[in-house]
Amino acid sequence: MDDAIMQSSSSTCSYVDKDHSRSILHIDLDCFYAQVEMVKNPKLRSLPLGIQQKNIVVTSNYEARNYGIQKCMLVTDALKLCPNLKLLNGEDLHEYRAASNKIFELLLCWKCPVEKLGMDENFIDVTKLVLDKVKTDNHTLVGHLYNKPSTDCPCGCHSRLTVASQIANEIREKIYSDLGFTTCAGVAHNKLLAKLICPLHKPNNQTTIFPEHAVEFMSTLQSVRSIPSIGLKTTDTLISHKIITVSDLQQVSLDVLKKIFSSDMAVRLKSLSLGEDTTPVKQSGKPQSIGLEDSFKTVSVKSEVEDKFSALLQRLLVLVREDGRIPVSLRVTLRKRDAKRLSSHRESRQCQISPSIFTIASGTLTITDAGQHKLMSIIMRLFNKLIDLSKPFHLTLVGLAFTKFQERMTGRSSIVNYLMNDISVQSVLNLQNDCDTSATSMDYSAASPSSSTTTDLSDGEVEPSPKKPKKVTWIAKRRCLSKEEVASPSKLKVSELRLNSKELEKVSELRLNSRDRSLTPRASPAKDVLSDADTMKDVAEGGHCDDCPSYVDKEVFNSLPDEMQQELKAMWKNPSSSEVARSSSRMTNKSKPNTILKYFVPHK
DNA sequence: CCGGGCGTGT
DNA sequence: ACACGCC
Repeated sequence: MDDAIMQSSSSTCSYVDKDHSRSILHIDLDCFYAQVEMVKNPKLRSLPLGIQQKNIVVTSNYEARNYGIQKCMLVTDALKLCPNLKLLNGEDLHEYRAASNKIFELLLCWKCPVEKLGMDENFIDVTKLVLDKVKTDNHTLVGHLYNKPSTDCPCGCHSRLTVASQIANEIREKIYSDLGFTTCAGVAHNKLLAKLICPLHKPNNQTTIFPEHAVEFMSTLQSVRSIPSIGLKTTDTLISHKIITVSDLQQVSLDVLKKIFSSDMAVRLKSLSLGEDTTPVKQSGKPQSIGLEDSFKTVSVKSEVEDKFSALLQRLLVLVREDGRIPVSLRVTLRKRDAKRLSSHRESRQCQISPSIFTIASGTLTITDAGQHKLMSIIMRLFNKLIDLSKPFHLTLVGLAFTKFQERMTGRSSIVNYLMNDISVQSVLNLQNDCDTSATSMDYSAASPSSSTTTDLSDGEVEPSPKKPKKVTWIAKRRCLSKEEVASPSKLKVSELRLNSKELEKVSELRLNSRDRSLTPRASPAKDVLSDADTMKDVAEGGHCDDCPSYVDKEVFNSLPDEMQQELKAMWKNPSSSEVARSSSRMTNKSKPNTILKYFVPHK
């Protein structure tokens, strides 16, 4: 019976009002920073322990919590409550991040989508795993159940969530046996309930909730603020309309909410209040940005600002190096001291940076001293955009972040996508993606295929194409390789180079037309490019015309299939939002920045 | 003296 | 370029 219901294309249970088909776990590390320290040094386990950042105790172990020490308590207040509190500085996040990544990687072993939320929480969608096990396992729930079921839900969700609770337990035991961390887990049919039910039995335990208890459970939450995604502002707005508790929100009519919020927001709020949430568990991958910031009392002189940025940059480059991707965009953030606004009003400026600032040597991202100087000059130029140096200034925070990365794109649905992946597309667009024509290019030529390579394109698994795979000859000059590829050239996926014969024809045609033009990688025509004087000059010279960039052969462009034309246009118009920028379905659904094109326009 | 760091939506 | 939200 379960199967028949599950097979319905809408995946909605026929017998009940809502869809209970998924099984979602929320797994939360107990007092994460403190646990990392205690695993590292077990002697700390018996002591009240607090982790300090600046003047704040950001978390503490349960020993310390017995003294009433809370999250984000001031150090002075915490010491009043517990003079013997052992304090460790937790400002260096390296080890926490490493532990967090180990946990994430362990979760991937279950072959289910895992979404990381901060360093100490993960969602995992075990729906498929449950469907495999639900037939065979004896259905004994592990851990706590929020409320006993009155009648069995006809869609079978009770059995599934019971099996999910077994999987949650299995995962938690594995995290403990392999890494030594205790966790809490929430088991539910959606993310909202899994997260909210998770902390019901803390620490080191798990709780399951069945869909039929969702509304009642939600109504036990005191403030609307306790619903994830309802933050300070939304709470203020709701309270100003006398909607204070989740129960209030459940009872207020959708029409009333729509007068306060956008229609979408109103519907979402109402659903959340009833414990409904259809958002998927999105597979997490590499972060969208890597940044650091430093806050302080006051900085008012330029040289000090420079020192702050320089120090931040040094630390940031370590992180970027660990990440392995080449940054192509840099953002400078600062906070001005402001008597009026107590809290952080940040301002920021960002710009594209040339990937050639970085180099990849023997598989490792590196940067020369000259490159670092170049970055510092870019940083200070962005700083100048934010601060008028002829007037006094008082800063309380500076931050640096790399916000876009040049990445191997592995999308599968788009023709442009795989064109983008290999050198031939660079030719199609009269572009040459070699990261740098000068000193840094040799690392790639060593690892990339030789100038003429015959590649077998048989790959049934990557794309279920109705067409028979065929052999294709492609011409590679240079190709920018990801860290992994440089380390292991054999990993170069032929699947990314697929072209059918018709497409190949066009590519060849375009390549021929482009042959007589001398091409040099250059900064983008985008107005926010700011790299150095040379690239700035070229920015003015390059540029788009109405429909497509001037460096594209119009005639050939027009002869391309409509679909492809549309895609290319969309991409030129808005590189970060086009289909091209999307990664494969396995990874995050969110669009990923695609900036390669922006860097390479014809050299005059 | 409200930390530090990330993602999303407009 | 934000404002806003989460841990």
